[in-house]
Amino acid sequence: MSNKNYHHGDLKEALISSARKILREQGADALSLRAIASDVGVSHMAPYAHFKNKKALFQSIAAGGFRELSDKMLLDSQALSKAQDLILAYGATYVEFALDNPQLYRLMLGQVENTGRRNQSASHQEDLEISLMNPVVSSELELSSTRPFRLLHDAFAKANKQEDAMQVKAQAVGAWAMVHGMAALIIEGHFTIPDTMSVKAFLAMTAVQSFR
Amino acid sequence: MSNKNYHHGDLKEALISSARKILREQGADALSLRAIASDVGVSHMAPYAHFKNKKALFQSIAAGGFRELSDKMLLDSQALSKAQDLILAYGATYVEFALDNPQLYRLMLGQVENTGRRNQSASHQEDLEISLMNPVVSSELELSSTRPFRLLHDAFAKANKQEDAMQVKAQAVGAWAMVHGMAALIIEGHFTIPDTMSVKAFLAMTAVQSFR
DNA sequence: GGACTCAACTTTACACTGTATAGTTGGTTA
DNA sequence: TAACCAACTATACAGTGTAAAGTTGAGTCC
Repeated sequence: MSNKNYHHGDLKEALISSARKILREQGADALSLRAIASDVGVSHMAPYAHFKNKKALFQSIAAGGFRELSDKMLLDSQALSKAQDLILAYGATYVEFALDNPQLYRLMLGQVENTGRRNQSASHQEDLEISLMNPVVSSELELSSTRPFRLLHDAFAKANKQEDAMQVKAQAVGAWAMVHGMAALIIEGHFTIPDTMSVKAFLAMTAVQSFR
Repeated sequence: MSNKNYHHGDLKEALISSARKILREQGADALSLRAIASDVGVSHMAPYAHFKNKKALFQSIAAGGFRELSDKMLLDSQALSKAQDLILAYGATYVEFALDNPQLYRLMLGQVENTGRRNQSASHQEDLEISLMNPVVSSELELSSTRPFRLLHDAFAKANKQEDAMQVKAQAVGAWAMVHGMAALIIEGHFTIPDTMSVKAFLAMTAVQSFR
């Protein structure tokens, strides 16, 4: 196993890791396929042995990000038992992760393709289901990108057992929209959290019953 | 005023209009400076007479988008007097605009630069203000991009007059995060609104009291 | 051990991007 | 008429993603 010559050994992971380094240190504009390859020390065509194209590499990066995020959500809430505490902890961890890795988070959310407005997959008219994800997406990303939502969903299911599935799903979707919107607006520079306030406190303050 | 020869007449507006057409019909990937110039019928360097660079053009497009969005929010809520109705109508119009112009909306939100996590401008420790926008941005975009928020803010101020300014601001920020998150997650393909449900109904259903 | 295979790489080439620099045009003003 | 100058064009260049073809070297079969 010559780790230094023609065959790299674990180029795939090296590329992803290098990409995240560049993303963190130089931003998304500097994240070119050639820059990544050069950073790893291979030719600019080497990545194509492991990824179909640039988008495929980026989707792998995104998938890793979603896995990390949901792992962190689980970890930060280990000690909590009450469903309400769980929900708020999940939300805070979600926003903190996004703010700690703004470039990565922006990339993550941009990799699931689909600008269709309506639910076209389920065609029968009576369907009131909120459908998650579109089916036309790499399954690795599909699987991992729904994990944060599923955690929120389970917490809401635990919080109110009497309500029907649709209601629970609606609450989880609302919570996801809330934390994503918060993270995205801060990352994009539209407002900031006061220095003296924790993300959790800010979330608890702003996320009260916005609409009726 | 020769409108066909060397001098175009109103190239600046023509470029923005053409850019929006390309954005709508071919998506963000096809939106290059050269494609825009070619579509208008000028050389690929002509835009530089009216915009400092690509980013400046995109910021103008974004500013126009925010103006349109807030105009539509005002228009759609003209007949409403109750503050609660106003808030929900604003929210629905916001999401509908984003879903009707997904590529434009994505571009709009990506033009305000700043990935700083914390409020660095206001440095005294006691400041609990939620600061909007960072000062390092083209003033045209800065002005127009805060208009939708200001409408929401005024509606919340009207809704509960007794509460302090901080509380009102927090509610408005929460509402903005909610509608942006909703719009963004749908545009990025993470879930869909059921065919049979209006945006307003979906918003009312999902946006109830997510965190406490 | 020598020939074969094949995934993992490199080399070369191409169309396309944003933008710097320099030149051209033609309406406005002195 | 001459000079000016904002608005354009022409040319050039470095950087991008990726297609196509060639090279390497570890593993497999006789």
